[in-house]
Amino acid sequence: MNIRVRYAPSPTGNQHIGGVRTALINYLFAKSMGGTFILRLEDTDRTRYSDGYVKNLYDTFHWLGFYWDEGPDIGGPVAPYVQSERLPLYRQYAEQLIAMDKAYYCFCDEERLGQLRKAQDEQKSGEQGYDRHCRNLSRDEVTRNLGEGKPYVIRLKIPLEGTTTFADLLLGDVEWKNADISPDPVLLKSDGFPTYHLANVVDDHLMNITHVMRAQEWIPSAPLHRIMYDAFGWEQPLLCHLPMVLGQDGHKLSKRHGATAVNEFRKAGYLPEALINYIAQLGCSFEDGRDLFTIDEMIELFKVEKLNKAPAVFDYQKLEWFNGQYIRQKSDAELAQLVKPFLVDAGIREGEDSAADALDLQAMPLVKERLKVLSDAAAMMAYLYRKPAMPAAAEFIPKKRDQQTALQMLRECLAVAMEDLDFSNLETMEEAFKRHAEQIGAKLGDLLMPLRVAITGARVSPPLFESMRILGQQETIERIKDSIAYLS
RNA sequence: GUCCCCAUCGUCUAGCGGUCAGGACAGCGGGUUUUCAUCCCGCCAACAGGGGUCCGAUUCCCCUUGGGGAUACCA
Repeated sequence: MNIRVRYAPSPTGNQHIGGVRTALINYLFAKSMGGTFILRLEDTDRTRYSDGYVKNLYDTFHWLGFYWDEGPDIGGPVAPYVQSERLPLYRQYAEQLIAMDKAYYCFCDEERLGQLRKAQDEQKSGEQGYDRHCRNLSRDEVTRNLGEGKPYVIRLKIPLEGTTTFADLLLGDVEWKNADISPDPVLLKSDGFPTYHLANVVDDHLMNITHVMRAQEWIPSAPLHRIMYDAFGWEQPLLCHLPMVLGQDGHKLSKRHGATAVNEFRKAGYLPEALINYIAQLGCSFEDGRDLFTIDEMIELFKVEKLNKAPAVFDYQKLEWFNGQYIRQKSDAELAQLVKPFLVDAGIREGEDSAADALDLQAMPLVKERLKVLSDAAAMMAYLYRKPAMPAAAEFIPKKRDQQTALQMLRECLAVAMEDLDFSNLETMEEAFKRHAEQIGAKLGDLLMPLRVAITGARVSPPLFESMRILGQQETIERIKDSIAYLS
């Protein structure tokens, strides 16, 4: 069997962790089985739709680096892949259901529905959902209403009794009492657009989708879809409900937990490899004893049986760790390229500047193992581009010493820096300072802390001697002199 | 409220009847070191509870509890 799976997002928001996780699992499953991964745009909600979200979708996946085999932008054998371009289809199938007495016209307006809901809320234990008011309208009444041009929706007739069962790859068979299924959900809205329920069933069938992998929040609509497949006489794709992704508080991951949109992580300086690697392991495991996987390795190792049923909490700290791992795997040249836009954004350098490119390349070894996210580079590297602002005098003072000592140490450092030192040679530079510390009977740390602050503007910084090598002798001397003047 | 799904360290997870319950992140302690970080070593830390089944349950079944999800002309 040729496996065909789809990711079917609705362009009503930016791509977020949960959606991308679903897409990734679908992708891994398809590729591990030699199957096809399809993108379908479910743009049937016209009130929340925006072009910007479609653009965000494409941007996000280009950036992430895994892509669909068929989709709106690249076409495919069952095009179109955008639901708004398939409109006549849905009406046709909705009407077919009516003809089969599996669906019906409903003329209830929002006002009546609103009152109904309100009444239900008040009498807490009572019925929930639509009261099936129009389910048994006479044929005449329907014809009259239609003739008058009354707005209507088409609703699915859920059987009042009996049960419906669907098969889930992960959960096994799940049985529902029909009485517990959402009472007669809308299939075709009054604006002529289908709801998710109708469109997803029609398209999954027409697009020959074999497996539907989606989050567990969709479980309650599975039996309802099953009823439609049965009505049409179609085979239902095999379902696989994925565990949900939760925030630290145990609720569905959302904005209030922090960044959730992929572009936010991108802007914060996360690497796609890290995001993909981390996200894939939410509710899924690959192999014991290893944490880092390329996407190809994940394809190789992916097994449905290794999916988890329980929801997973999204851990920002662990993602950060993955990011650090991938940053450290980069070559200096690669990392310099990655960091560049963040430096430009921070106003530290221009985009077109070969001298700056060279400086960045030199600086990468100093920051590589210190970066958690790429955006950290801006604050970390600023002192290499320009003299840092003078920190408070106290910053210069080594532990358990005073300002006089700091000043003295700086003078000693200045003397060393002004010697005939080879600033391109780390070892001799380091040796010179060590020797000098011994000569004057000072602790190396006491000698170097004021120097570090003079050079980098902070007590915590990238390596000192490497920094001085990049800055050069003249700049080093200037910064020491400035600090001496400042402290005097 | 009702229905459905779920349940191993704080978090992500390994485990598919017999294990000192393993790994990773975080935390803590130590080492390397001119700061920070990286790296290395160590420590802390879990089978929700109660019944069964079985010679033997983390593992299989049931109940309780807990958590989550769904109850829209949103997906």
